Amino acid sequence: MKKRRTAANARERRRMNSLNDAFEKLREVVPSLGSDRKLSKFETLQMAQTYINALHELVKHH
DNA sequence: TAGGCCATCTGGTCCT
DNA sequence: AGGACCAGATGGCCTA
Repeated sequence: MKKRRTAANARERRRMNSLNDAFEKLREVVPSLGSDRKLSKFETLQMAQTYINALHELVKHH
């Protein structure tokens, strides 16, 4: 049934939208040093990881 | 015009 | 059964 597929597509679209919202929030808290353009999804994850590591180091030696 | 990034559709598979 | 999650395919848009 095509109706079911269409509904499933809509759900998937909403699911992806919420995932992108999460990426957006992550971009807000992770410092994008310099770079004027917004980080790609991949870059965002990478930055988050290095940022967390940096903060961890900071706390560790204190 | 090629490469990167992305949104969407789709058909499996897993979970409730 | 039906929804959530996932990964592959495809096409659009933008920039070097």
